[in-house]
Amino acid sequence: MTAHAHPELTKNQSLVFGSLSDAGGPLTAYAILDLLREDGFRAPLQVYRALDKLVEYGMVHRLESLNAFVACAHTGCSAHGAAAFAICEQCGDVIEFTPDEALKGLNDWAGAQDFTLARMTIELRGTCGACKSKAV
Amino acid sequence: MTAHAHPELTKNQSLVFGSLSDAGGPLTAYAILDLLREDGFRAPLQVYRALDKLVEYGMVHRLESLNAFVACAHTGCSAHGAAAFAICEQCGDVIEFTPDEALKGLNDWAGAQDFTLARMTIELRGTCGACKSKAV
DNA sequence: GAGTTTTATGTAATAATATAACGCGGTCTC
DNA sequence: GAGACCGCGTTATATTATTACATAAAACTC
Ligand SMILES: [Zn+2]
Ligand SMILES: [Zn+2]
Ligand SMILES: [Zn+2]
Ligand SMILES: [Zn+2]
Repeated sequence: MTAHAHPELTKNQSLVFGSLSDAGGPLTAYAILDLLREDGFRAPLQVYRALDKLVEYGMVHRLESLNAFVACAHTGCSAHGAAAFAICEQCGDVIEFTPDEALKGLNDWAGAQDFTLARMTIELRGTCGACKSKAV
Repeated sequence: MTAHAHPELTKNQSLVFGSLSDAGGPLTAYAILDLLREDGFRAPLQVYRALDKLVEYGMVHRLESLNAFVACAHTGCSAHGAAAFAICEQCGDVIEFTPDEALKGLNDWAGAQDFTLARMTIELRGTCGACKSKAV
């Protein structure tokens, strides 16, 4: 049993998670809504409610700097305490990683300040290696 | 001359920066607009355009997880390469700091991945020491 | 200094993102 | 079966941000 164990997904949660997994990258809530209209979705709230739960379960991450959501890159999910994301501004690719050294530094700072951490957002913006290669 | 030298502020930029400085904490663009209506502001774009410049000059930071803006805590500004923010979810206070160890870790990761960094977002959410003391 | 480009501005309209409020139906407990 | 809880559907609304177009001020060129 892990820290992020979660119950079976409901129908809507499965559909939303499926959209994100299939996309293989970030989607906005409204993009998900459009993808799921043929499955009966009609209103943003159906997407947001499912996303809330999926984020709670650790299966989906919210990218604050994009106002978008992405399926967790770790197969079983719940494998990591906190995740960081590198977002390529050329191709839109998102790489999820666990920045151990950074997390240690930030946790140390919080401890020294008597700041109790609930969650962290770490997002890098720039250009990925593949896009730099392609550039003339 | 620093990396973030900037020209004299225009009237609108000064008003927006003044609002943020006086507030001593984060404000949304629309909150700034309401504060500046008596100074003649009528439309969101007047705020957003000023904020764009102030962020470019390094005098204001955008808090992605709040969709809000805050005046840089460093008197002269431009003193830091990248900033991190600890946001207390109880009192709303924001503490800006420079997480050297975390920055080193993230820069190292980017170097190893051949990812060219343009900017970073580091935001901690939780409860500050003062609020924990107050709690019964 | 006239002509040109750049930058800042004003205003209206709209787009994109997110939540509030209400009611309904299922499931679980007692 | 009453009560609590959860997920769901729907409508309406709130919040955040940008597009489009016109005007004005400043900076730069010759
Ligand atoms: Zn993850
Ligand atoms: Zn790329
Ligand atoms: Zn700063
Ligand atoms: Zn606090």
